[in-house]
Amino acid sequence: MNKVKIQEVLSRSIDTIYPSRQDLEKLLESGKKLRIYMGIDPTATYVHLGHATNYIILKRFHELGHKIIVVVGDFTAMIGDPSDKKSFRKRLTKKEVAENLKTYKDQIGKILDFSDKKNPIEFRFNSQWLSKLKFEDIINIASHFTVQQMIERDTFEKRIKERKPLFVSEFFYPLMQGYDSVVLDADVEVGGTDQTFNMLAGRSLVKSYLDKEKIVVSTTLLENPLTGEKLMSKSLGTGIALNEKPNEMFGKAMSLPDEAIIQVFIDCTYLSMTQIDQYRGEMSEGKNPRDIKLILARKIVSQFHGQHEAEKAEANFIQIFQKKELPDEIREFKLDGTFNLPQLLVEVESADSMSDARRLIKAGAVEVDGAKITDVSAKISTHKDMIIKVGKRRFAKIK
RNA sequence: GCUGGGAUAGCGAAGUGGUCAAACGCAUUAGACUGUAAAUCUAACGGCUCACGCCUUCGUAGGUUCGAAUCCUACUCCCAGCACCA
Repeated sequence: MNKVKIQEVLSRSIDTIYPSRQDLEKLLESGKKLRIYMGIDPTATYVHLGHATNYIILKRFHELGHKIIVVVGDFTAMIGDPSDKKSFRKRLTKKEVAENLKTYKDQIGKILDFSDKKNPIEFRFNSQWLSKLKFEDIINIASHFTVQQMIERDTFEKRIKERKPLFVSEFFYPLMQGYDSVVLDADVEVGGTDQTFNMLAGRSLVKSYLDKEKIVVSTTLLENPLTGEKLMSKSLGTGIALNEKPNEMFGKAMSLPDEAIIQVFIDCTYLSMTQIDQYRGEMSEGKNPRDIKLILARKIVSQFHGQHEAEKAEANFIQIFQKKELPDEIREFKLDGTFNLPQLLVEVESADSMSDARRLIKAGAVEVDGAKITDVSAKISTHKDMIIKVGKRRFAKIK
């Protein structure tokens, strides 16, 4: 029974397991209650679908009865990462961390079960132990690593080659994070492939301080299998946030590239691999990817908003984009009189500015009561229940 | 402390006296097509104007010039190398 579940966890979204998959398998099958943890950055309140992968893995471990610990990197956040030039090295206050954590929990709570009283998910703040270390402790920790090991890290190597600055303090990040593992007495750490170096540093420290093998599970980052581009990138503006409204979430899921459908199924849903493979088969046999993507979108929305909302969002999507009908809920504006069309678009918040409005009209994006208007100088007299449509997604109604 | 380099629209990045509201890429928006908010193609992408055009933007503040993102001065911030230190 558990064996099946164990295979399920190990079968997806995992890039590499150190030292080996067999070791983790053995440990999981031993029946021992493991201490499994993951670190998070409290400066970011935005959690997207790409992050969900790791939480789903944690959830699966949790369901197997293991102890799940989330380490909030508040100490790290207080110091600031010098490699991130954009970060102001602004110290987050306790209060700010607490606030961030709350929004964070709200989002993650859709995946991890924080209400489990028997085996509660624990939150720990690493400032608790890191700020208490004495200098000699730090030297002691540092003595487990050589400079050669440090500069082998690819991002460090790259910067040395490019003659970009590499701060000594950056060497301490893996040490600090690694020390977390020791304090937590961790058996397993989960994190994205970008965290591999830090996680492995923890592995060394655990071996030396606790004389045990901490297993490191590095998880795949969600990317477009065709282009290798990150699917969920805040800077590219392509992320789907976990607290997105149902309709938005559904639409954004539908705008995922077709090539990524299977990948997202694997990494972000609970669907069985058998089922996912079946979809993969259907698509390669020529089934319309859109229909599979509809299933995916519904799954995702229902994971975060429930079955009912998901169905509503799907109906809404089909209604608007397939049947090209009006949505059930349209923003209403109380307006009376005659307006220049661009002005009207601005009034109903369907255009950012007059210039923007004119552009949209010229592009043929504007419909009033179902009739396309391309004349920028058109005068429109409003009446009750007038429908103003801009593009495919912006609707407004006159009250 | 010294010496160089840099700061450009949401992001990245061209532009070194007029033809610059500023190339290009990403993101965004619209149109066509469709299988969809996919892909592809086309276009737009500071503001005001029906429009000719006008106004505000290239780190900040001044200046030179008929004319400045481009030249000069000061300032702020960032980066690199060197020196100092042992």
